[in-house]
Amino acid sequence: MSQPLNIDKLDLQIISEMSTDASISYAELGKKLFVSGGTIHVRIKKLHEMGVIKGTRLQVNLRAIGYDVLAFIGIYLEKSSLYENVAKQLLKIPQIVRLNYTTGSYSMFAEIICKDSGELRKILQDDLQHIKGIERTETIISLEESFSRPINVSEVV
Amino acid sequence: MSQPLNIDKLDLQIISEMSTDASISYAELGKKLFVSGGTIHVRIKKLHEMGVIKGTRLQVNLRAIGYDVLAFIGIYLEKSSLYENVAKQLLKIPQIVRLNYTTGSYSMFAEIICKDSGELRKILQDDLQHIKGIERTETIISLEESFSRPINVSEVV
DNA sequence: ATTGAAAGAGTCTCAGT
DNA sequence: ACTGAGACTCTTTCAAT
Repeated sequence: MSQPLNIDKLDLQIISEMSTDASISYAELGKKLFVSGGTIHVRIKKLHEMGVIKGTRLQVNLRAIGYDVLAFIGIYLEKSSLYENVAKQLLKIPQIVRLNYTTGSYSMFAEIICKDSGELRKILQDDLQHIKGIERTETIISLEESFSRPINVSEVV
Repeated sequence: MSQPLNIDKLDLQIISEMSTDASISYAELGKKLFVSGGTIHVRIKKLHEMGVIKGTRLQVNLRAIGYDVLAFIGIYLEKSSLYENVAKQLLKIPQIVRLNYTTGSYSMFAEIICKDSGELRKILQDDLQHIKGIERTETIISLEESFSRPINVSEVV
């Protein structure tokens, strides 16, 4: 596999380092990668402009702020062509944090974060049942997250 | 639902703002929330120490760095008690970026990011087949990510 | 494309409230 | 617990290479 864009080893090293900790300073990152802080700055600016880097997100302990339930919802559609409209409806439910159009066991696959199981049940029964195009859903509840990590990009070089 | 810890409205507002953009400055965030930058600083430090905030992660356009395939793998275990060992084995596969212990259609649920479908096939055939305790797997390939966003925390207040 | 230095902006601490 | 000010560090720009 070749990189489709002008991304070199240094870019990937920057992405790799910041994937696990985006708050590292340019100065420190430069020291780590044996270039100046100015170079790091230029590269990150370029990667932003190219759309390779989309931004930074806070990693939050969801349980600590009262969100106890993480679940996945496999969605079967009546017709694949209803995908766009169903996606639009699911976007309106703030607890649904991620949606993929999939092939395999399901037509669509969603991730949902709720305060408790009651909230999840309410969304499954009240909201999802009324979305035109959804045939049926299967709910997969996470009892424990074993791990969650960024892709290890270093080997690409 | 009550917050189990000492987290007030300001804390949640900070988390909410930084969930979508963790790179906002304390000064700007303070202006937005009508407190001083120093207060923002103290709060974020507290949230870190409490383990509410776990860190920041770069959001990367995976296709741009040569990762074309995102898939989910539903895993059926021979016995639930094999969970710990299977998790340990899956952790060794760098392309698997997330693993949950689940109830519902599967015993475990993984997320995997590969450079191409060949790499995915190789992992499914060579690596997963040889892990003791896995009965069978079901692969769900993402054709498109409709959306991915942080949980909307503001309403918790 | 990278560097080093200067200017500007932000962080972090702390005394005062 | 919050503020504002001072010391310090980091970002950002730019002339030179």
